[in-house]
Amino acid sequence: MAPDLLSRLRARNWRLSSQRRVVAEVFVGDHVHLTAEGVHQRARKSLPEISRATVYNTLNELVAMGELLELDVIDGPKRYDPNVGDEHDHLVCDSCHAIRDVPRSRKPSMIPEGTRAGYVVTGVEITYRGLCPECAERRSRNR
Amino acid sequence: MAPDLLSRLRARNWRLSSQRRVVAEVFVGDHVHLTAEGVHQRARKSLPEISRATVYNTLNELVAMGELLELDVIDGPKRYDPNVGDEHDHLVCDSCHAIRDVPRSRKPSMIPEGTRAGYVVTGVEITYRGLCPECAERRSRNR
DNA sequence: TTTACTGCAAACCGTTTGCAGTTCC
DNA sequence: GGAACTGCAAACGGTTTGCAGTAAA
Repeated sequence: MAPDLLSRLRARNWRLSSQRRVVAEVFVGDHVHLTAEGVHQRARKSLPEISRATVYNTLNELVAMGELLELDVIDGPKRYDPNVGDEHDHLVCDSCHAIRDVPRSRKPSMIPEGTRAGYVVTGVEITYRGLCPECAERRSRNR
Repeated sequence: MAPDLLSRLRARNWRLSSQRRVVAEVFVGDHVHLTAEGVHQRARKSLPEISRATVYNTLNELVAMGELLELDVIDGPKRYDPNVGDEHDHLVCDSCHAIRDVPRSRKPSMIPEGTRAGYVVTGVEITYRGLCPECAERRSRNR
């Protein structure tokens, strides 16, 4: 198993302030998809004085370092995904906007040569849309 | 071939003001991916007094009617895609942010039953990331 | 004539920034 | 000691909204 976020950051000689540590800790061992605001709230529990600006700065750095993924799969604020280890896709509930990671089962089919328009393709993102069990259930009841 | 946007709107008895017509006309026969601001600029060429608010209102209605697709594949302002007829994916240049539609070659692979977490899956979005020919060329030159 | 759209400006939300002060190494 | 980080508050960009006026049907 890959070392956790904090050890990876230490290994990179990342200047480790209490604020940064607290932000990183929000993500350890957790596969949630928090907004910056959500991260701020959780971070405040351990460090009440941490400012919103610092949370944003830190999140942006972690993204730039490749330690967090920025998700823009639902509108509203961006979400941050700590699951950078294995390639995965996202399953989004159109009703309550819950997001789940789903492992990428097989290689996604490449674009046919002819329609590639000369682009060099380096990655693929796949988002499945639908209804989570709760919302699907609620819908069928209210019909 | 499917009737164009304007005829479809007429067929729906959409109350047709000059502003709305002008916004709709921006999209006819064109497969570009404009921002609201871009739509406003083009609309102004035919109707200089049209306001930003009206452009936003109109775009939102067209999206709600299913006559435009809202794209959030690059950060910054949303893009609007008039190509609602055929299922397609998007090819995005990571450098200049150009977007191209690509026809969906074959059915995307479904999520394996086991990892579906009880979701009812109703759609899939696929975004290919890479470099457009110009940016790829420029990069290899400046190396 | 009535209903619904438009324009303006102000408000809004999420995010970034400038700067003075503080902390880490 | 010095570079790098933090907090504040103000600014930002994109979008929405309330309301008085106007235009489509």
